[in-house]
Amino acid sequence: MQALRVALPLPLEPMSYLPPHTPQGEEALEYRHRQGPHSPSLGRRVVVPWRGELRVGIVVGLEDSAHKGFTLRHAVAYLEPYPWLRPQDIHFLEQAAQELFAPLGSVLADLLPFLEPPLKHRLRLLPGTATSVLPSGLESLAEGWQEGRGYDPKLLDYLREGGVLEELVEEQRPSRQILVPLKTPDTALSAKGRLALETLHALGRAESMAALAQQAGVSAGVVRGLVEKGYAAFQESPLELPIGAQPQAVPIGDRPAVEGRALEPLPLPPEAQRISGGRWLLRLRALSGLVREGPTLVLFPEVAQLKRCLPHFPHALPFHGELSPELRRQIFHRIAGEGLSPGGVVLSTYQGLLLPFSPRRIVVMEEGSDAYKLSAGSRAFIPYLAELRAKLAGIPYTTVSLVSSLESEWELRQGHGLPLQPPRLHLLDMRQERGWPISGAAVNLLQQVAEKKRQAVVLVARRGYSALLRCKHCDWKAMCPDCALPLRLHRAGRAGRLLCHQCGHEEKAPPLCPQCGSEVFEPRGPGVEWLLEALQAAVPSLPRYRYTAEEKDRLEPLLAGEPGLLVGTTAILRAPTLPELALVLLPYAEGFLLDSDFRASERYHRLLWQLTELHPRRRPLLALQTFDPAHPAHLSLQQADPEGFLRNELLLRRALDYPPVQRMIKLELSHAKEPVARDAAMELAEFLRGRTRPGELLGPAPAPVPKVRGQYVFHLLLKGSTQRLRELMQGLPPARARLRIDPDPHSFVGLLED
DNA sequence: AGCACGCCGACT
DNA sequence: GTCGGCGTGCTC
Repeated sequence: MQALRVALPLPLEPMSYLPPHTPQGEEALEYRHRQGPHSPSLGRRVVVPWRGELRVGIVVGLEDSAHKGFTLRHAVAYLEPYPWLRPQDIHFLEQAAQELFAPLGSVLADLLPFLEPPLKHRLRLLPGTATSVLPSGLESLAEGWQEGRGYDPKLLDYLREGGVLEELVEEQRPSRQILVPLKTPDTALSAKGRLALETLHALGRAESMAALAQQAGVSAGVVRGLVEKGYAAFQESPLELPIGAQPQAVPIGDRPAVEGRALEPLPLPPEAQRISGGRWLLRLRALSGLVREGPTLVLFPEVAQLKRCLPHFPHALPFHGELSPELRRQIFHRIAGEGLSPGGVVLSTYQGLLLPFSPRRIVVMEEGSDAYKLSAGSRAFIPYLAELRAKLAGIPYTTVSLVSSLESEWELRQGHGLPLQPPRLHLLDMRQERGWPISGAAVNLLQQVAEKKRQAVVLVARRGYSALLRCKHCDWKAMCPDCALPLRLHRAGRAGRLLCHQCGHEEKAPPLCPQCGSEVFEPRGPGVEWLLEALQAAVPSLPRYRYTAEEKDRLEPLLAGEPGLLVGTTAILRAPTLPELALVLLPYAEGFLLDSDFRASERYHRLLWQLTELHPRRRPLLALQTFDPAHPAHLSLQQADPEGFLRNELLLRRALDYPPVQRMIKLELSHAKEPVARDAAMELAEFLRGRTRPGELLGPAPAPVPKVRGQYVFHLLLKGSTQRLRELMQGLPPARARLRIDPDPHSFVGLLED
């Protein structure tokens, strides 16, 4: 008998099930005739029993059930008659899992986190079944169809396995209630009621009674009255696709189609694969040129960037994690079931990679962004997957970035540089300047901003007050008890708290040094709070606004153009544009370079260039307080030559055989007991040494932060081609400590999440 | 991933 | 003597 291989959104390989008992229905047969001869179940969502409960997976293959040494269970039902994934999508999924050294289900869970809908579940005892077999609590099942909710899943599974349960499972389709007018206003209505009803007529509909009341400027009671008297009523309405939806706010300086002026497409040489440089709007014009050629999948590293782009592509379909899961499923239904073709463009985050349509090109925006590296699950680096999908589909893969990444066949892909001007850069050599953390020279710059009533961004690498707290007399440092990391000081002085940014450990800052009793502490490494304090003293006339991922002040006055300072971490890159931005100051530029990581320099370089684009049209002065003015990244800005920086960087990577010359895999072994983690790492290294050539295996070594959240961490690194790494990873013995695999690691600090 | 099963330390 | 820690194994 034929069995289904079902991938569940779990870190597992697919499981086998027998097809559902219930017939697949006329629709499915009809669908098959329409679609051609492929299997009617491949790629479909299917509900299966899983550990006594019901889960939703995707049929990714078919096999002969006789191969299994045990009795397979039956799937319960398909969720729809058409496949969510086509054979080529499934093939891509399988290849991706291989590349990532991850189970198929892990990749599925990452790319389709909205796969499993709430289920509508009805069931009854198979007619003719002796009711005496019913366990207590299930008697009502003999009386006919029942809602599945409320029954003990384990007991139900017992009946299911016994083959006496009949089940109907379907997706709980989203529906929302909208308020629509039924009658025109008449004299029986009060003035307020009339106003509310007229407003409803004008709007056509309202999301809720409260929303209409607010719109019309009447109380909720007035609207309730309209409904009670039959002037208006709630009506079920399907979710609507966001195609063509106009975002309300248009970013500063952008001139999108909303204003009636479409972005003028920039012609590009047809062979260009790696487009870089230019300014944001110029790159958007380049993108506009690319998407004109036909259906295109455009990937963004972050939703914030996608949304900034959206107003310029009013006919594009946005697809990202801020859309509700219902809406994302709806989009899949429309594309997979109804053959809706997102005609032109899909602008998406990584979740759009499995959309079952056939773009003629895949474009990855800002392919060097760290946001493309998923931090949990399969830990995929999305541009690799995009490139893989393009390769399998035989379509062009194009990147459009301010600064290219060294990854993904950098040298092999035909580059096309857009014109780039040297940004206005001012290097403050802190070996010579006086004043910390704001030098006298920086104070002068800030005072000019104040005088001209302009705005400035002050960017630091750390939130909190300082990166560490040290005793001035002995060498005592506040350390986290659970991590090999210094505690960060939050709020200076009496109220000071010490926090670990890795594990969240928190304690009071000690009044005296625990080691020598001294009262004098020295904070090191300025953070946002320290800067807020120093700026208050240096330029009291400029109001300060804090902006970090955790704490955002309201920016209305700044957005209205009033003078002020935006002080924060790199979260500022996602903040709205400051209209009067004149200065971007980094008081401690090296703070962004401290990661012990071979990519730190490339990352710093990209950050500096990104900062030159904080305003889409203006050219604010970029001032860096640095101890290393001759850093190659600074040179790249002065000479407007990021490609030169990358070429140089590539030479270094080549000398060390680092990516992109070779791929890398990090094996992370962790355990609460240090020797256990160490031995496990040694053991694994021993095994690998037997099959590697010199240079392919690095380590084992304690991780750069050797203890995180009470776990001791050891690393092993493998370097090689994809093919070679696959050979090396084959048949890895089980480790005696927790083993986590990071394909193409981007960070070496901290413990891998899951 | 989640969950059950199974074997060694501090305690009502 | 038990409760519970987490290390190991399994899920079709």
